[in-house]
Amino acid sequence: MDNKKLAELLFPHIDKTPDYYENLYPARNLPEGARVARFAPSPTGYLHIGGLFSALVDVLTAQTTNGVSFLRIEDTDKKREIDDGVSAIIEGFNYFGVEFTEGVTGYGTEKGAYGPYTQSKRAEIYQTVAKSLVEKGAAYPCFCTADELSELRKEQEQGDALIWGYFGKWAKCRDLTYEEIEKNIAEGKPWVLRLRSSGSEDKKIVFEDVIRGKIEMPENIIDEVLLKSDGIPTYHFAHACDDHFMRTTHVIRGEEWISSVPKHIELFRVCGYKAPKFAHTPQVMKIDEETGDKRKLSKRKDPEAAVSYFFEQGFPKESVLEYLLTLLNSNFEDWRRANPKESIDKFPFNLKKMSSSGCLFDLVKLNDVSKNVISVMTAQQVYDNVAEWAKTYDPEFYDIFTADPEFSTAIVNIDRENPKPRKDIAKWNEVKDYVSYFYKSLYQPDYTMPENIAKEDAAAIISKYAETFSLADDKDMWFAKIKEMCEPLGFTPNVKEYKKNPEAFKGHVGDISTVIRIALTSRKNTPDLYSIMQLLGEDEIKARLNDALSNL
RNA sequence: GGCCCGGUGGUCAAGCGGUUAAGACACCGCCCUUUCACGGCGGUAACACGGGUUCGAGUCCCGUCCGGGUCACCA
Repeated sequence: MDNKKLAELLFPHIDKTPDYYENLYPARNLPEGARVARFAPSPTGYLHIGGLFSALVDVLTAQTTNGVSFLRIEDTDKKREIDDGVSAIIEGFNYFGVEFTEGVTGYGTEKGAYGPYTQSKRAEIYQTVAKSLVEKGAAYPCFCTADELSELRKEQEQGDALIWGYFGKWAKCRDLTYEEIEKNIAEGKPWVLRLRSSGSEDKKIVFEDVIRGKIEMPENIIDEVLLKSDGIPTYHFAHACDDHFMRTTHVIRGEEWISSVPKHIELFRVCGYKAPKFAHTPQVMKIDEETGDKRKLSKRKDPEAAVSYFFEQGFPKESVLEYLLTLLNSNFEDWRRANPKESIDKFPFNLKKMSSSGCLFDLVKLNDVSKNVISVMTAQQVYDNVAEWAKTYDPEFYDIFTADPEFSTAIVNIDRENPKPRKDIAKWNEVKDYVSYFYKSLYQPDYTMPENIAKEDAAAIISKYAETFSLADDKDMWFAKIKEMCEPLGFTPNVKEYKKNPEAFKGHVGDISTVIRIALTSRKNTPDLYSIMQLLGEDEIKARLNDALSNL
């Protein structure tokens, strides 16, 4: 068969050769050891946590080697694509401050010299390569219909074939003559372009996965589809072309791709390209509530897989990023302890240190990480973050919280500047409840006292306190006065003494404080009461004490 | 089913032939303490199983089991 003639028949409109693109996209001029990595999602839905996880690996890999990371949109499946898929991905990355050095930056915009970075805009490149493959006899058109293919599949499943797919004797179109092809095309029959695989079932290919080490697999023997009937490439073919011409050095992707590596290696070889290094990352898993089994996080079933879940809950982006880093490289936590204030892109991320087993996404751990992150923020940062979050997710609270910024900032500043700041906020949606007793419109008095305190005693404590407290007192003075109240009321200022001999007293100074705390805030637990009172102000304190007295 | 990846406490994990098998989260106890947090100290808890190799195995090899992935004109 005259392959040249066939190529012309199949791709009459292609007048370039692959060499044209070799010159257009020259080898990158990067320092020794620099890595080029890419994140290549398809715009089929929102950005999810597994995607963020994976993208982080790309960005960090590039960053730590002075290399390049880019975002490529793989929109070759128009059936599954959703309208604002690209913006959803970009917005997700923007929220987390994840920045690629090249690639798609928004709807219809991009940066970098190796573009276009959207596969649907690269049709000519794929077709040029495809044409050259036909010329080499390495690819052929296939006219099998969907029905024929499923028929073939059925036969294989029922038979004792160990390998399924379009190959060997099953590959009906593999040896069509030029005349047959020409006739089919003249009749307008749709066709796909298939690889003429030269692999052999009993030969092995070996490759070195950067994360997992040596992996050995049987060679690919399937005549994989390269171009679909609409001329758009499949993932496999686009991957080979793009990662070659974009000069990717490290293909970092989820472990679900391991099984197609033989295909990819054959493709790179057939095209005459040097194969990149592969790094297959573990998948992020979760425990299925129903079955109790560990399974891959799914976009469809798990709302917390969507990155938007973290926006809504009000996890600071830094928290999510830090948590992901602990999953990525387990020495991250040590590094963080040694460098508490350092920005995370200073972290010496190491691809090789990645674990190869799938990890559970642990919201409890995220909470802990987040509390730490928030505890080192300034009051101003907390205020800004809460305001920003509330603006979209709790507008009613936004109005209340931002009505007096100074007041609100002071509230979140309580105990914040201590050497050991409180760690009681993990996400912004907790703040409303945390501060609610400061705002009249949110405050719902409830003076239920602990069972060990008699009503009369509570009343006595509150009225005595109302008489003696003064906002002008400093903290020591304030507390000294509370201690003075104890004995006349039958309590002891000394907790140890009480523990030694509980029968001798009605309670201790802690109980007195609790009564005052409840009268003032309707809560048994709060941050420093003295600071709270300073913010509440004299009038409000008096009003609340009176209210408590008459509603006990 | 074929092929592939994985399997150290409840979770994330160190470990690269010799360790009392780290650490973090969670949980429990104690201390500190006017509450709650914070902090400090301590505790419960693990090498999936069976065979080898070796003086010695969580570490190397084989098998079994379990979990995951993949076998599309989806990525």
